Amino acid sequence: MAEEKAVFSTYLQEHRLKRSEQREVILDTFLRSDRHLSVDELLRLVQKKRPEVGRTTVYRSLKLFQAAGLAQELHLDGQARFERDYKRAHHDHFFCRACGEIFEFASAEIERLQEEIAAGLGFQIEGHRHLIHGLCGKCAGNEASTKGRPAG
Amino acid sequence: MAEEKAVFSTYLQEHRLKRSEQREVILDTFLRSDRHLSVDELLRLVQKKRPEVGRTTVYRSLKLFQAAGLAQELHLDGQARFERDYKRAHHDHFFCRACGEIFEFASAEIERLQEEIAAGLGFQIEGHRHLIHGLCGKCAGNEASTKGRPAG
DNA sequence: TTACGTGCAAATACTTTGCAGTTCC
DNA sequence: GGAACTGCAAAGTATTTGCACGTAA
Repeated sequence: MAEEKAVFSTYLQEHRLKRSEQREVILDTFLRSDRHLSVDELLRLVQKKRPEVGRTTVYRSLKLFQAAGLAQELHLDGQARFERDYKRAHHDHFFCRACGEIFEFASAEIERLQEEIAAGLGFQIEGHRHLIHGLCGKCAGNEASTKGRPAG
Repeated sequence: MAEEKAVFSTYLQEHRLKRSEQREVILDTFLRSDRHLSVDELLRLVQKKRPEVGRTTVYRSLKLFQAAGLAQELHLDGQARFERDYKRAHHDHFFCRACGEIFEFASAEIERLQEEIAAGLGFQIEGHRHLIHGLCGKCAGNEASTKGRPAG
């Protein structure tokens, strides 16, 4: 976390931008909560410490974090969500429609196949989003038992 | 196309819904244009034939087409886009950021790997969205030549 | 003839922008 | 001191909803 804060600090200096109490609280909150936060969720967490921080500032700060390579945006339920991105290996996401939980997965094989397909078509890949949705283990169990098929 | 119209007709009857001139024009336009249309694009095409059709009706009709299994929604550039879905094999999309063109691809291998990963985690897959973005062959060539490397 | 369909306008949800006042360098 | 930052409110975009009128069955 200290490293990420240093990266942000450097980013600000290099772009002649200024530090501010708000940016520090927002970054700290973002880094502490190791989750896939929506803007609203982040705002609420931030406001526990500094109720006067506005939603606008959270939006603007998240843009900066992305530009600095600290955050990455996901589009899940029509809403933007943000996750830490500094020195993190690429991964994709699994979204449980029942509990809303987001899980991460990675597959070198899938990445390789993608590259292969793209190459075959002459495409130049810049990135991708691979979202699987369905039920996580826990919720799949719950649904099954709800439907009269008791687990076990 | 006739088959899809029949499917829609049946869908309406089964749900005690009514046919209408608008629905017919919208469906016809949607089916004719074999592309990944945004609501606006579809609206514009429809209005060439029937200028009085409203955007709301297009939204509502697209919902129906989806429910009837005729259309599928994609989320690309923050906007919804719709493609034909009747008796079409599953596929994913490649989006060229330069020309905006959307290409389709499919890989049984990738699908299989997904299933494997999900099974390993106890997930139950209901669907997925796999979007690759970058430059298509044509645009990759153009960018290269723009950067002082004349296409040979 | 009645429940469904339509189009407008208003509402909603998420995000960005204009602006007047405040803070950092 | 001046450019950058902040938060509010207003505007912007994509989509949905309320409602009075129109229409298919």
